[in-house]
Amino acid sequence: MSSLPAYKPTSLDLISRPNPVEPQSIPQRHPLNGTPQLPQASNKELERLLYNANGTVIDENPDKRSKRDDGKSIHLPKLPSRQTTKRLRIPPTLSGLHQPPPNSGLLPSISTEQPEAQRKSPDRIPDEATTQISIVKATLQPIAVADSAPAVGKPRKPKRKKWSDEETACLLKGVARFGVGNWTKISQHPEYGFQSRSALDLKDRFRVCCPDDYPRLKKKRLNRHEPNSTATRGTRSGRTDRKSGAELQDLGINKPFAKVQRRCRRGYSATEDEALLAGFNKHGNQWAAIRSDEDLDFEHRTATDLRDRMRTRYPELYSKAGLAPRPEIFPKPAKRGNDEEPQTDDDNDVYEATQAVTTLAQPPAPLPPKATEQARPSQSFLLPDDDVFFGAAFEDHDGDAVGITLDRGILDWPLDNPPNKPAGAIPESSRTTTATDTIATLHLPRPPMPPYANSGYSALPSLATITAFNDFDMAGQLELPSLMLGPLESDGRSGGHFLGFDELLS
DNA sequence: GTAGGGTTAGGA
DNA sequence: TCCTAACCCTAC
Repeated sequence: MSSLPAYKPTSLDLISRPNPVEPQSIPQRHPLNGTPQLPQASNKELERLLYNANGTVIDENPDKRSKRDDGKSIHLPKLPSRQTTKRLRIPPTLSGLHQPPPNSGLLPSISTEQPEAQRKSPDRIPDEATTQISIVKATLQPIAVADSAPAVGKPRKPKRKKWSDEETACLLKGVARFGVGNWTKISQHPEYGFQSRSALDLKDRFRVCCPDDYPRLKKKRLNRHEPNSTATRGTRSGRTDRKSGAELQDLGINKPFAKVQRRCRRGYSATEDEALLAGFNKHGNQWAAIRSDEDLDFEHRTATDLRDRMRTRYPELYSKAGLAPRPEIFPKPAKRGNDEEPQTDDDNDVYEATQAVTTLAQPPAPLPPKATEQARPSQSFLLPDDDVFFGAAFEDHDGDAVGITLDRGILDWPLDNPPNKPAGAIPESSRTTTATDTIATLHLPRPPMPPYANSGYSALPSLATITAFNDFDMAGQLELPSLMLGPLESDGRSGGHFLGFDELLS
């Protein structure tokens, strides 16, 4: 008998061998982190994972403060809201990485943007067959997906949707019923069916239709120095969507619209700002003390008003006192129309303060005595240890997923950048992977590194880390199908094995 | 009473 | 239609 060299099983063999304990009908677990593999799960099945036995949605973010649940209300799906979405969404960034095209140098960068057709009608759940097809397409044809995707780099703007007469009628009825200013309530009321209109949209539309019922709107001031200013141009071609009294009566609206109880908006004067600064220096974050300080004359403001003003006008001071800035300015949304538009002084204040608190490299400045005792630690300074935040950067201002562009150079990176770090500089746990910074070839924000991992800066993230992210939104993301090497079996399970990063790079 | 963050007003 | 700041609600 010929003596062949003894075959030494590799780690990949161990990963891909049949499990002697669990029958194959049981979904296989991820070899690295135990995440259940659901290659054939349809959207409906994945949806069920998000629901408990009572059919209620499992809270995705249990740590976030939620409104009081009195048990009497029904939780309806939240309607589109421009400013409030905070849910982490992990993009299928690495989909298709295992298939470097032979002519990759000629092809455009790989994009993970979903085809336009798939992104439309988000509320429509495709059937199982469609889902399967989508999964297979996403797995097998990543380049085709990239080709059909819109140009990346520019923020996607939702298309304008003209208000129909029916929508306007529903809006007016809603305002007549709930009052001017109850935009969220109206927009979420099932009777009116505002599927694709936010509360902001409703408000804007009402301002157009019934300007007389929006008395807070000030008359535009004429700018005498600019003859072409909008204030002097008049309305475009006389077009108006203004609703007359007769039209309102036709809708059954016979009385003036009620107003929501809300204080009048009142801007802050320079004097008030000075007093606020003085009060902040004196009392720290004791807003009630600032308000009741007779020298400062803040009788017409509430303590929260003062906190809000300090938070928006002097964010740097606010954060230096150990107080967390508002999260929605992280990162600062790009200016509409021109990302590089010069900023005003006020903008710079906010932006610089934002930069200051997001630099994360410096500890908070010394706090005022009272603030030191009272203030909670700033959330921003906790971010480095919270690597889940990595996901937030994949959302644009609308809370929509933003495509991540993979530079085609990622495929050449290992060749161009041989490992040159001494082995001693690489943590033991990272030596099984090539010590290259492939992630640096992605246009991704780098996830914060824990302080003890400074030498691991060049190490690749583990599969466990990536698939752990995937657990957040299993219904919307694929379970890294591209990291499976080998054909899909008839039942949808992969017959191959998981592709390691070393294989990926080689 | 304060913090966190959602909602709305008003200007652009 | 978008953006920002004032206003507001609610958990702690």
